[in-house]
Amino acid sequence: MARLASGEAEALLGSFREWLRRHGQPVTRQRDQVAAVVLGSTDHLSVEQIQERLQAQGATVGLATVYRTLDLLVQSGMVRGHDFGQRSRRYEPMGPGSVHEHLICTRCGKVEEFTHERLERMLPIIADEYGFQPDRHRVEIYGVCRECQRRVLG
Amino acid sequence: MARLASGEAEALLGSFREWLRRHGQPVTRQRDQVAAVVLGSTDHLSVEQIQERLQAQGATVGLATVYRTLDLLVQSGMVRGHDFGQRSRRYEPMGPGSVHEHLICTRCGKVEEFTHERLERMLPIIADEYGFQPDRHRVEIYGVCRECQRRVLG
DNA sequence: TTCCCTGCAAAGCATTTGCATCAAA
DNA sequence: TTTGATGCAAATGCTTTGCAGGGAA
Repeated sequence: MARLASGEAEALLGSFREWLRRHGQPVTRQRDQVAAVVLGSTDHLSVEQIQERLQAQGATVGLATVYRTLDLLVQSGMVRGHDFGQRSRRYEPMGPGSVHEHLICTRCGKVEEFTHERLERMLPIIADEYGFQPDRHRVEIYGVCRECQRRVLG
Repeated sequence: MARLASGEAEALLGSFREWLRRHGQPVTRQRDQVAAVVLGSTDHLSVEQIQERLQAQGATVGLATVYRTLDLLVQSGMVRGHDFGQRSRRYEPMGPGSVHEHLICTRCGKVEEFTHERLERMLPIIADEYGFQPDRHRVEIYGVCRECQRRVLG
């Protein structure tokens, strides 16, 4: 249950509130609570996990509202959604400069992050070569994590 | 509705039959028909499209069997499944040496392929650096394709 | 009052599963 | 003949939607 430096999470939450106002959207208690959970975590949360964390802190937010708020967070560019081939979608905060990609263990489902500057530079260039105006990308490497490799050998 | 060189599609179909036999799986009419459609296309087909093409050629295959056969095709390594964030999963044949990645247009949904040797070399190396035993990967660039860029300007 | 966000329940949809039947080996 | 693949329909599970109720301006 990793967390961002609390200052950073606060800043992201502030940006989301600002984004809502700029788009004529009310800042409600529920939106604030959902955003706080997602923006304050460094995990890749499922909607189920988000609900659990909300309940754990005594917040009551309907499932539909969680989905609707996640849409807003994704639209605002502050949250990224992923489909790692598991049952449900995962969400993670995308603070400024938090560009990264993922390593997914096909044994235990663990998701690890990595950054690679050269890779990030290459992809937009490749898109250009094909006349594509790149917006975002996704790099996922599937395999067996260190721990699961040991488990098999052991 | 692009197609592989017919000889290549035939060869892939033959390999699938062989794979089935080697795994003690019967080669049925339905499996053959589904495999022929998927292995004979260069598009990224949805299950719906696969059904349509089967019907167009007078083949009757139940929906459940299409899904079950796709599982086998994926297990055999001859077909790759994708989730491009559209309603349903897409499937494409993976003949030997057909390593490639995807450019997805967020306006019109078009999926284009690209290959990049250096990129393919990099990813397993990155995985190694993190102790991951890489198996496969997925690189997707989302953006606006050439045609949709024109459409907006026009 | 007016607007529209929220929450509940119902609906949607792609995918999976149970089971009787039928075809492959 | 035996086995298990197939097809239909029902079930599943995540996500979305309809709509009445409620809070804010």
